[in-house]
Amino acid sequence: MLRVASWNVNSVRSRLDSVARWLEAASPDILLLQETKVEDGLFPAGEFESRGYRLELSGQKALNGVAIASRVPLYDVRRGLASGFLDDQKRLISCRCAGIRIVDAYVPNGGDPSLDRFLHKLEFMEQLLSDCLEMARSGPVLVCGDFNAAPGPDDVYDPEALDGSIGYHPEERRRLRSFLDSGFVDLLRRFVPRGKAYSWWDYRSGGFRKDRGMRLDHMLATAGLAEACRDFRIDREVRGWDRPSDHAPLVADFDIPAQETE
DNA sequence: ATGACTGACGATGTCAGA
Repeated sequence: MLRVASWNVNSVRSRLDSVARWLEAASPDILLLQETKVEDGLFPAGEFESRGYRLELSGQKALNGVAIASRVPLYDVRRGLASGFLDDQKRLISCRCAGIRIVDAYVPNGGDPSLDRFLHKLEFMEQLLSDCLEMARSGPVLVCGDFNAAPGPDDVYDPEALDGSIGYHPEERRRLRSFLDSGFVDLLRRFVPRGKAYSWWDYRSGGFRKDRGMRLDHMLATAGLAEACRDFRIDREVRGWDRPSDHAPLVADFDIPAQETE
């Protein structure tokens, strides 16, 4: 069994107690982090290494930053998009593990859909898909992370009111759907085909208390790998802990050996 | 409601997040 988790922690240093507590409770083999907000030299590595996790980092000061913590061997770590697009923003890291290519992505928020930043978001999503399809030519791929986009009406608290706003704009939904049209399976919807499901709740206005959320975080797997997925959950109770991230962790269990045999 | 809350930077405010 291989357990893979993904979590936008909104600053790994600010969230260190929660991350340590959650790691011990959930016990993932691999944890993909987004928005670590710290340069590599200042990453709190000891908290992970003391629990048996090795780290692969791609961080920067104050913004963005992704990391992979793993207690199983990783191979062939890559950083950034193949084209180098937005390379000054640390948003993408991937590795091979247990015979799978695992991708950890932090898609740009994009700001208001009227801004240039929004076009960069769409471009990032397109290039992410094309890189993932290239990876899928040589084996199973699991794309995880904060896509900053909700795919459908069951993935936001008020689809009519939010339509066209950041995270639920038709152009974002179209690019998210292109992953599914290309053969990637949305693991949450494999287990829960219908019904409201969220992974993010706004800090403001009691978003979590009122359960006004959006499903912005995803795990997308190539077909054979999705078939091997035995369980998937969004750990939403973590959003109710003290000083939480605004995102909850995702956890997927795969019926494949954690050690690569080749 | 161009609102709210949180974090980083590095300063007593501004930017970004989504």
